[in-house]
Amino acid sequence: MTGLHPVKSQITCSSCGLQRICFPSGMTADEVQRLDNIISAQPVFKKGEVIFSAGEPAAALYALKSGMVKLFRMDDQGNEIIHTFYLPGDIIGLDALDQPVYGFDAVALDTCNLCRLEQRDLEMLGMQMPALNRQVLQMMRRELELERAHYENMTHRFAEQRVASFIWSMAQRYRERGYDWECFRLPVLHRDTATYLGLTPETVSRILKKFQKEGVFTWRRKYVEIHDVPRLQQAAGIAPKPDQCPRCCAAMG
Amino acid sequence: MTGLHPVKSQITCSSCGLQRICFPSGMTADEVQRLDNIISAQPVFKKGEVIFSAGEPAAALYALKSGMVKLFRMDDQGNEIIHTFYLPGDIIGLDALDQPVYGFDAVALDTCNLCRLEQRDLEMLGMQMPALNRQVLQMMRRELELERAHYENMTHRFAEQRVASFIWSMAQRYRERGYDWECFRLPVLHRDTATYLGLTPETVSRILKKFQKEGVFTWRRKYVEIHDVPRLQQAAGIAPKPDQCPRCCAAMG
DNA sequence: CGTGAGGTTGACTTCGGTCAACGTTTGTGG
DNA sequence: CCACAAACGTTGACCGAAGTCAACCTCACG
Repeated sequence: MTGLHPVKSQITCSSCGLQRICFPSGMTADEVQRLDNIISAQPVFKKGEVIFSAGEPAAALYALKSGMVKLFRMDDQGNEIIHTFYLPGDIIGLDALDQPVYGFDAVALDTCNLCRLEQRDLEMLGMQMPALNRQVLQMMRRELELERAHYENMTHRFAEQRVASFIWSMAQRYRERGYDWECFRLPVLHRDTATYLGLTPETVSRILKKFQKEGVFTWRRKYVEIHDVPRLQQAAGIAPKPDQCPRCCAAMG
Repeated sequence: MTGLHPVKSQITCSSCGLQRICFPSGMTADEVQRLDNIISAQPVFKKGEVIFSAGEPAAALYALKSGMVKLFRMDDQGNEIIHTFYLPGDIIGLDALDQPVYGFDAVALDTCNLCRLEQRDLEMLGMQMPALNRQVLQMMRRELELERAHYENMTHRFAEQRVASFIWSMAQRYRERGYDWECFRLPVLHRDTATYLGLTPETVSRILKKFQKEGVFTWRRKYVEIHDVPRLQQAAGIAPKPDQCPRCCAAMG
């Protein structure tokens, strides 16, 4: 957390994910101030509330300050297809940039604090700060990379690996953000987990029980506790590579 | 071909996919000329040749003028995971923009004509033509949307629907580009199709045989011929017919 | 407390993978 | 231009991972 930001101030959004767009490009204090003046709306959504939904005019981006959000759309039979879960620090709605309407539904999984940034303001900012455009492109690229990783996970692995991999990637994302990653809150229904992983709740339930029995990790009452990191990595099919994660690190600057 | 382009000249790349980035924003003749001066490299790759591979420095974008390209990477067991097939008019390598190295392998499926555009030249162009940046972002967004559609197709549908949907989407992409879409060349191995669809060659073979027997379409010796559009759409889940899909009926109840 | 959404468990089913054997194309060198 | 090998594709018998169905549990919340 410390030393990452060229400018530190008591501004509105110093803790929200928009800094991930703006700070890496080295904003001046003046630019930060301008950004803060623009990001005035800081809505709060409670569990189950809709942030935006597919088909409505795509007006804004949201930076998630706290809480968790799922992004999904309905298939032709009315089933949810969940594409992503967003964690604090993530930007929501990037894929609707320059689009007439949103393509997905975004729903709060628990109480969420957000920052709202109008698309037209972002566009304005982009003209004043060319480096910002590159950052937006990078975030988009990262979103594509995450989706591809998820796709690979879903299509070329067994159910058990998918579940292990899901827990592992959540832990990693919390770690990247400086939170405790061996014991963290995960306010996702098992049913949503199943949907996200292309499985049924029954299968997820059976697999979670197995991991618990084997002492790898537990997930009870919204809390995940990892007990055996190597076994979890192995179950998730993480290559026994020595140290770092090339892509993520590059993306974060 | 006709009437599509605001500027028509005997320039190098009037037929390559870079126009999809540039023309929609309304380039002037001067700008087109500048673009053409930059895009001088027009390499040809033969079947099986590597355009770029994961890990090597990401230097350029490629616009596919003719032929077909697959984008993939290896999983930890050395299996290919195919993410996309590129058709004439597509831009390849967008996801490596501003990245140190490519994240995927791109291989020619048959003889391919490409235009090569250095990343640093694109960056330069972007500074001179701000609208270009927006176009790049749009192409990226489109790539994300395609990946998500593919993900949905893979994870929430039966093998038969996946195959039908694959053929249908290929037909649509040819149609968009103004080619014959009811009878087209598809130089993709059945094995690669299986990999792309998360299936085995045996399963693909059985399903193709079934579609052929039912007179929906044939795919023999690199050529696809669609005989019954409504049935194909239905099989692909484009135009859902309740009476033909037992599971859906139950679900819709 | 009672109620209902969410979670668990077991018996059974099935889609699609695996294995093995056999056709059919394709491409290369004589 | 043919011969032959290697790559690609097809077919059938069998199997197993995960879905389905149904019953039951348990926990949060009014």
